[in-house]
Amino acid sequence: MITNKNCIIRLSRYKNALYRLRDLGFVKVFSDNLADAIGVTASQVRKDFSLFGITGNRKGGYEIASLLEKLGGILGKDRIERVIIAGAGHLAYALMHYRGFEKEGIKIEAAFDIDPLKFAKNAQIPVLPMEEMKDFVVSNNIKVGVLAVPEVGAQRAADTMFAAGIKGILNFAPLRLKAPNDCAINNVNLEIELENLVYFVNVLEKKG
Amino acid sequence: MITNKNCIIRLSRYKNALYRLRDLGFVKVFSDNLADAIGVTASQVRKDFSLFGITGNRKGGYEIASLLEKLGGILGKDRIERVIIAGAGHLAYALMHYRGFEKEGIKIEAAFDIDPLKFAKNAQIPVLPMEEMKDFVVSNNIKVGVLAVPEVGAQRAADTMFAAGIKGILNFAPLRLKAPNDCAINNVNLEIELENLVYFVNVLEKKG
DNA sequence: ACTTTATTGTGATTTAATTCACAATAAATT
DNA sequence: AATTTATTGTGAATTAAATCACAATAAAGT
Repeated sequence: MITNKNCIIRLSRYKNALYRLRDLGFVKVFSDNLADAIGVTASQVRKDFSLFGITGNRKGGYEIASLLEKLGGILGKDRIERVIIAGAGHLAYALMHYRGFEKEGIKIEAAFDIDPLKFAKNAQIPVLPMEEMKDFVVSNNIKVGVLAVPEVGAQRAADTMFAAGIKGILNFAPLRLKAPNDCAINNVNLEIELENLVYFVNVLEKKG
Repeated sequence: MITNKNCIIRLSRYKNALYRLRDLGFVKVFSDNLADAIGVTASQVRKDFSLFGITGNRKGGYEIASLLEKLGGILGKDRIERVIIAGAGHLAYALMHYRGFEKEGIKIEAAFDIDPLKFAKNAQIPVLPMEEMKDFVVSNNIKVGVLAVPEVGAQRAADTMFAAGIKGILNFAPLRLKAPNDCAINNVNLEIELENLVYFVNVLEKKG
């Protein structure tokens, strides 16, 4: 079982690039096309595929349709992925309205909050009380959630999610969540991303 | 000049942890406290510091105040970092209202859009026409921007930003931007983050 | 049928990142 | 003042990731 995060991210990128190529009418692709598309070397592409037992045709490259199928299978995205959001603030709202998820087979099923003013049981994506999360998650068999609450309530909301049966959290709160070790956490920390950018902008400035 | 992205990200995390410790009243810290706080090894912490010439006191650990100063200097965040946003949709709105930036010394100065319905020249954070970006960026000497427009307009908006003098972009659009090579791009791709999470949730499920 | 050409697949090699291990040493203790 | 103890700082060793290099080979051309 390969658990190199960068490698898995590359698989996602290959998949995205392949969708584009397919939509342009392409049927086959070579390792160096894919490499150019996502900005790596051709041998990196082949090595990644090799690691997961994906093979193409010598001289003939890879068939896009079959590659997409294999990548979907590996990434566990061969069906629609249903997710919930903890928190119904501005970020949650932005995510609920983000059009990019649909075409990736990601569906946000509901958001949960503690503030009764936010509740909207009959909205297209309902906003429900936190206490209803467990029932919802269990009956809809949901495994993945987004944590989009302010820092102060974040660990508590995460614990609610774990108790409900969520096994993976995409965490936007700027702290390190404590999690059971059968659960996965991916952090998106915007402050750190911006700070990182500032560093590299300064580095480039000094260089040039 | 160290350009290992993970290492720089760790420096930011150390800094965050140090703020917390300081706010709790701590004055000194040992490498293994920091290591625990951000989830790495103590020698990783010391090695990272050593790489940047940060030294502590043998037997005495590191003084938090001085560490914070040094980290701020390295990360180029010794002053307030002013940024703009391209796009004034839901995500931009969420970012403009995000309280976490202020305490990190990040200030969003303005957003820019092509849709006149979005304009709000006198709002606390003004929303201005794209054409005014260059003037604004030049006269405010801004170097960093967030790209929060839909995929179709993303490269165009990025080009506008580069033309205005922006040198670093935090990109939320799910594509690989073409950029001048004196400019830095950090990508935040939510689809990929979620897909990645799905993979690791599946891995953990098979393991357990 | 034979030759050339283009591309894969992967073992070997290189490079980069992390961890180990311990000398150096400053503070605390006796 | 000598001894013990705790911690840093870093070179050496290890591990992990990326790249190289080329044999294998399928298709195309002659």
